[in-house]
Amino acid sequence: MGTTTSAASHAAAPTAGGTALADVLVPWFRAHARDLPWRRPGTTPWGVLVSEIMLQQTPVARVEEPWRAWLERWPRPSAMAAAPASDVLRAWGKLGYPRRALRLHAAAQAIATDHGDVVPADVETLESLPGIGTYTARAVAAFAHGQRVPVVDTNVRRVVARAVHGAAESGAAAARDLADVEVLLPEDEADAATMSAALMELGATVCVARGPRCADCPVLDRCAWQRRGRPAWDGPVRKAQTWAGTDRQVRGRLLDVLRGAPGPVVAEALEAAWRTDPGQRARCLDSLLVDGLVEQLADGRFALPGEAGDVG
DNA sequence: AAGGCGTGGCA
DNA sequence: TTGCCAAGCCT
Repeated sequence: MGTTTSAASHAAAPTAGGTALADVLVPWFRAHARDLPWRRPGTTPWGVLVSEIMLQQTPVARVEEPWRAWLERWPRPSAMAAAPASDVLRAWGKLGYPRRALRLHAAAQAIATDHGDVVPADVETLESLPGIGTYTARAVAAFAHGQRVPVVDTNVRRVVARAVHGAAESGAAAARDLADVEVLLPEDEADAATMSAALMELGATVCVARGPRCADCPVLDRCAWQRRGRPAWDGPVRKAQTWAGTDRQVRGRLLDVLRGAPGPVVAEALEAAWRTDPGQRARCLDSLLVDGLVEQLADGRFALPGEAGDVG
């Protein structure tokens, strides 16, 4: 049984023949964590929530500037709730997946009206808000409110797949993932949140998807994948996402026209955005209307939601 | 429960 | 160049 002199002396049971993963990763994180703006002292739970939404499927480097601008413009949920959705979508710019912006706007309205303008700390309550799922709810609970809950994203699943299960990749997300990570968390609340951040950081900077930098890994000597000789992934290969000519590309073009315009636009302006296939263009415009990302006015023109002052 | 949903950087 | 990928969510 390995006793330890680290701060995480009440960590989860050590693995056979060594200290717990947290005893290594928590100090490693304190020494090597990137200085990201939403990690700085004084970041509010609202700031953490905004960062988590922006970071969904989006690289850190692209999020830093928009995040700063958003928190300055809308420092509290009620501030964003008071803005029209069109302002939020324009501020979202080209971050991608604009439904995230729409859902964040709706979440801000729910927080402002139902939760006293305070970002909830309870995982279940967080998960009830639009755009907040399994990962984001726990990330906010842990990083904004210091709770001891497993935070499992793609980085954490990859680190656990390798270090614990000895597999090159993690495969599809499973219900088991939360329990897998929970047992790795130290008992201490603050240390547990740091451990979650450390697992994510390790996956983002060292134990990366392609070309892992094992020589720099703080847990190399206890990595099951390493121990097994780093076998190649033998599970199902994930399908490559297509792009050129897809509805996603067309929707992006249409929305880009509306973001760039000062107000409502005529139908011809949208037709010019995609002449390749008028049928596809019409179908995509319809799907944007269904999603609430676009509105059609009584005069036939199209606009971002709330732009004409008909909402909120 | 697979598949749809933006965008841009990098190897 | 082209394919892969980056702190998911929703249906």
